[in-house]
Amino acid sequence: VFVGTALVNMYGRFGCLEDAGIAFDKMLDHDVVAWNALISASVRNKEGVRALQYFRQMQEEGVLPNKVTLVSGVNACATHSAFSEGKHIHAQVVILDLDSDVVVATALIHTYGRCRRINNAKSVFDVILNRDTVLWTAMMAAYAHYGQISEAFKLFDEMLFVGALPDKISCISILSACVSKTGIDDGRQMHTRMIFCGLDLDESTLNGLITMYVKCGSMDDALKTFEIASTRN
RNA sequence: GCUGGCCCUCAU
Repeated sequence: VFVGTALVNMYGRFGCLEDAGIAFDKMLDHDVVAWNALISASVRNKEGVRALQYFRQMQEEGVLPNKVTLVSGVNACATHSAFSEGKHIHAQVVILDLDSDVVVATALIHTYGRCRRINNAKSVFDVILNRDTVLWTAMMAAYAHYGQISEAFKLFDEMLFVGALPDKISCISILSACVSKTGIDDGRQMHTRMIFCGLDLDESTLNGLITMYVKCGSMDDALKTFEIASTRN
């Protein structure tokens, strides 16, 4: 069963969902981990609907979901913005007393964010006490994705205030939302913040900055950033 | 052996 599960997982990572299904079918027993591998393989290949079918089928066959199952189930909803399905799985999360788990919460925030249900995402966020960088980033990205830059900035500053460290992904998530035809203030503010928190300005972050400046119509800032990048190397 | 955040067939 371990080997079969590893196979399902591997095919899933290679993008061969059909082969993952075949490997799964060849297994004699399907425990919760085997199902989880099949479900997460489907999610990884953007087959959210199929993942949810497996999610339900597993439970119909009497296998109880665990934390990993629910995380994958929640993320399956994100692929096609299935809000009511997401809420339904959220209810299961509460029943299993997993609603204070930071990984589960991150998945919920991500999914609610993609469903444009920022308030639902924020409610999940507020309940979590031991917030890590990934959780903060998921919430900021949800705000940023729908243009609520000021909210994203508030969270970013609050994050620094409580001593959490934003990483590359945190910054790039917000940066990409700073693109606007009307101004580059947001982008410059984000640039300042990135320097302030000592983020390593590597290839991807510099690329994000330059892209943002170009899209905002400021070749000056883009070139300045590019020159700084050149002097470093 | 299976899980969470930007992007990666939904930035260009």
